[in-house]
Parts: sequence; C-alpha cells; structure tokens
Amino acid sequence: MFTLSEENYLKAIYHLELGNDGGVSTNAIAEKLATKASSVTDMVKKLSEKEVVLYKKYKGVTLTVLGKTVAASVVRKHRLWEVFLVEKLNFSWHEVHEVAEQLEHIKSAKLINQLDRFLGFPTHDPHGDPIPDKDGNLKIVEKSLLSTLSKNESGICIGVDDSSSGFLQFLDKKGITLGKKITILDKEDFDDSLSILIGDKKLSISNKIASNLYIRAHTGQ
Amino acid sequence: MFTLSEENYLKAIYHLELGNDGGVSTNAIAEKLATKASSVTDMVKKLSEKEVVLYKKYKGVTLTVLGKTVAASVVRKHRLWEVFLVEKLNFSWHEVHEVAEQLEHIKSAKLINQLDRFLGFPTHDPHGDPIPDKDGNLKIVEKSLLSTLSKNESGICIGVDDSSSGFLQFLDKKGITLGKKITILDKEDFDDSLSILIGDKKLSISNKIASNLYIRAHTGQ
DNA sequence: TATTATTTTTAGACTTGTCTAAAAATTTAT
DNA sequence: ATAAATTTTTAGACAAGTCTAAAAATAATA
Repeated sequence: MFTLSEENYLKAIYHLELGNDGGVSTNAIAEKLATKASSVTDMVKKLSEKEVVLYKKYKGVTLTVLGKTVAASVVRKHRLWEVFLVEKLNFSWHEVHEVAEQLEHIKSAKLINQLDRFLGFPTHDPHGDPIPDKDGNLKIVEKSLLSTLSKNESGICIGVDDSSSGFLQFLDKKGITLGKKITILDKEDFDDSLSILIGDKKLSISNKIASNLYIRAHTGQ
Repeated sequence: MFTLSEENYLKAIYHLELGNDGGVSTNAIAEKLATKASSVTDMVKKLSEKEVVLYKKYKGVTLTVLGKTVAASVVRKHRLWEVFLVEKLNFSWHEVHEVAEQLEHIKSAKLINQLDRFLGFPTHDPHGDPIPDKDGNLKIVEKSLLSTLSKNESGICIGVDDSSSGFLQFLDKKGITLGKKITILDKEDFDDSLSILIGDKKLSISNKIASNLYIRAHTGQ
C-alpha cells in the first residue's frame, strides 16, 4: 500500500516520463511537486526500496512496471473523478482539478470499477486527456497542435495542453470547447496569430493559444 | 482548516456527546478511535487551542459551537457519500462505511452541495441515520427499538443501532431491510425472543437482534 | 583539461501524530 | 476517611515527510 505522498511522487514521475524519454531528474520532480530536491532524494530512496522506481545516485529515476501500474491507477482515478464532477455534478472543466487531486487517493477497487461503469466507461477526461484502463494502458489518439495546421485546414478540438484554470476560463469566454470544429481561415506571418472559424463564429487567437489546443485532423469536408 | 486526524477526533467526540450528556472522557475517545489515552490528551489540547473543544484537565471535553459545526459537516459528508455509494454505485449497506470514512475528508463545499442536489437532498443514510443539514442540524425522528414493542404492535423498520458489517449482512440474509413493516406476533418470556411478521414472512429473532433495530411506530392498521 | 556552475546528496533539524512508561489526579471501596 | 484502583496527564521517544545549509558529484565552459 502507498501513502498519499508516495502516490503523488509516482504520479509526478509518471507524467514526467511521458514527456522525457529516459530517466527523470530530481530537480524536475521537485519542481513538479513544489518541493525541495533534498525531499525528493529522500522519497526516491524510499520508493526504490519499495521497488516502484529504479534509482541510481545522481542518475535520475525511472518507474518499474509495478510503479507504472500504481501511477496509472492514480491517474485513472483522477480522470474518472473529473468526468464525474463535470458530467454528474455540473462542475466546469476549470474547477475539477483541485477536487480530483483529493479524490484520486481514495482506496477502493469496487468504488472505481463501479464509478467507471456509472459514467459509461469514458475514455477521456474533460480536458481531453486519455483515461488509463484497469491495466494502466492508455489509448493514444493521433493529435496535433492547432498551431501546426495550415491555412484552410480544419479539425476537431479534442484537448488542451495547458489545463490551468486560467487558460480553461479563457477558452470558455471565447466559446472554445472540446468537440467543436475549427478551421484556419488565415495565418499571420508576423506573429503567427490565427484567424479561425469555430462553429459559426470568427475569432482571432494568438500563437500561444493555438499552441495549447489539440486538434484531431479532419480529413475531407 | 482541520487535518484528517483532527476531523476524526471531532467526529468521535460528536458521536460520544450524542450518547452521553455532559463531557466526554479521554478513555472513551481513545476507545472509539482505537488509540491510546495519551494520544487523546495531546490532540485534545490542540483542539482546545483551535477553540473547537472546551477542555479542563481531568474533566473531559465538550465541543464548542464551532466544533459541533465542523463535526456535523464531516458526518454530513460521510452520510451523503454513503447514499451515493448505495443509490448510484450499487454498493450494499454493509460495504459503504469504510469507503465513506475516506470520502468524508474531501474538502470542497461545491462538491458536497452538488452531491446533495444530485442525490435529491436525502435526509437519511442507508442505515437510517439522519443526515445533518448545511448548518449541522439533525432532524430527529421518533423511533423505538423493536425490542420495546408489545405483542400485536407493528411498525416500519427505519434504522439499525449496530451498523457493523456482520449485523447488516445478517439482516440481508433474513430479508430485513429499511422501510419494511414488522409486526410482533409473539414474545417469548423466557429469552425475550420474538416471533415477527415481515412482509409475508414469519421469522423468529433473538432479543439481541430486536435491540438493534429501530422502528417507527405504526399507529393504526 | 582545469575551472566554474549546476545538480544532487547528505547531515541535521523540525512538525505531526503516535507510542510507552511513569507520575499525578480522581474515583471507588473498604 | 484513608487506601486501592482507575483514569488522565506528563515526559521522552519514534516514524514520516519535509526543510535548510553544506558537501559531493556531475556537467558546462573557457
């Protein structure tokens, strides 16, 4: 069994490993968890003894198969709870993270299996991130950043890269939500800003915004 | 804000105060929380500094108004989650306690308000215990132990005194569930066992069982 | 490659919540 | 009312998880 703190470390390492191939550095973990490098070293030793990470001094850490399973289960719980909050309790997508951070640590296999069923076995959370299955496997969906599309191309908005509350509320204000079709009307060379069509509205968005929106390519039409 | 441990102490004191009028003893708290008296003394001092209990050495503790509010809110959350587990996730009443013990510590006012609404503002948990309202007030329902009824009297089964998993599973096996009408057919002087009619079934139950079932008196018919 | 800069680890300390063992206060019983 | 039994508190210790400051290892640079 793992403590709340151990689970948070495993989750952080899991997320960092998805970005970085190879070992995860002490500093990277410290930054992600808003803690100090010395605390990370201590915890990493403990996790190593519990055989959920491989650790060699000064060489960073990697999750073992067991570690990956534990981490994926925490992520699974986090994302299922987020779906619950949005679908059943009328939370907005920018309000769910903080509560899910608490709910993800509740221990009960039955709870999470029944919740999954109750929600209709969702595959993605409200931000478009995939929900690991019971075995910890993720269904990878082909996706591109909106900023990589060219003029006249279009796609369906399927996720966000930055899921901070501020960014999500900005998207709400602009009427940009998951599932909507976006077409690039024009692209400004000067600052890479875009003129897009979303639903029946024309919007101008900065490159920074476009680099935080994921699109599923919309071949044809 | 209160830690998980502080919340558990407040809840324990809250439950003990409902039974005992007057102060709650150190030992009683220790027993309820399966901890040592010395630990209780330490925590009680801390709670006293936080002004949620009144404490005089050797004289036991009482909750302050603030303490009662905090405790009632934890109990409210516990019982609402129990309703959720039974009503929405198909848990049995004997499976909910352990999970609710974890869920009751999740901090989010919006979560609990929306959960309450989602469940249709329930007034009682799956064991028949009342759910405190937002202000911590309990609706007291007139209830008697089945063992206090006389021959030919009847009532509706509305709760259990002992909500241990073992007892609840025993009731399941016998087909005794909340909401059912029970009539005393006969009472044995020798051991105070009862012969009862529940639904269309005749059962014989011991006094111990009858002393753990709450009945709402069923005047007339 | 030697030196500087950065990262990581170690050493020691602190907090929270717990424990055991012993001392003090209270209650019960003779 | 005094002695015995019980309850409660105090004192000191421990584990988990964190921190700061200093030392050691690695990486970057001249």
